[in-house]
Amino acid sequence: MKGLGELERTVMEVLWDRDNGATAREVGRALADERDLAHTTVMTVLDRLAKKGFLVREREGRAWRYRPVATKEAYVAELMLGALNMTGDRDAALAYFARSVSGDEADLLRRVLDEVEGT
Amino acid sequence: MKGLGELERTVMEVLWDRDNGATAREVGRALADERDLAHTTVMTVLDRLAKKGFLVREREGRAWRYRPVATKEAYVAELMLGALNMTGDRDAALAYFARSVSGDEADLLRRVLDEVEGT
DNA sequence: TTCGTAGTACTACAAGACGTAGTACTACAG
DNA sequence: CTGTAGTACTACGTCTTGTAGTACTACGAA
Repeated sequence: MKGLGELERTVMEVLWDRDNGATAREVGRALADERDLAHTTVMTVLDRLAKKGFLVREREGRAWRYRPVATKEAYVAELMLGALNMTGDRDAALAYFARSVSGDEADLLRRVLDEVEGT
Repeated sequence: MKGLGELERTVMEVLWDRDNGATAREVGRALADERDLAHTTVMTVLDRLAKKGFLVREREGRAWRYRPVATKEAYVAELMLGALNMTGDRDAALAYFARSVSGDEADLLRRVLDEVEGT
């Protein structure tokens, strides 16, 4: 999918950090330390994120509660797959990537790959 | 790094497909079939790409010859790593990613990872 | 020497994405 | 009735990207 802007990502982080999504107000509160945003700004971002399909919202009293459609991991993985799809030669890129990760991460990859071997 | 635009990527593809880079004219020729671009448009894109660090250029007569700084695989891999860096929990994302690739690609990954095991 | 041609540098502009926010209106609690 | 919280809608500036024009230079051919 598409990459998000700075603020958009920041907002997504807040949502990903919670189990039950959040309302605009809650997101605003959560960001109050780092950024001084107007309430409407938060709402706008939330709204755009929902329109882009990253969030779903459901009524909660008069307010909307937004929650991520996908987990952060899924999102990141999808970005990675997107990059991979950009090339004609997925294998070459994948091989290059595999050689680029740290040793620990290579270990992790091996473990996970072994885990799903039979799938 | 940063993601490229549609045309920018198209131009990069042309460059990546050649061993010796290309001049603006050559890129224009190569794209003539698919796109009808003014020569200056090609030049502008090439220039921007160079300023962004994706290309280096060297004189060739009065013209410039542009060539990619990195291979396509390296670029794609870097995009993937960029996505990965975006998250606090690289491992989780990586694991998710590993589970997302096709079986064949998982095989490829295992092979490559084994290859570099002792590194 | 003077053109035509290829090439350059510089400038420009429109569209879309994002960050940012104001305004006007509604619903509910005292 | 009047805060207060919340919504929908609109707006604007900036940056990026696609696209290209203009003006100027260098060089080969007539």
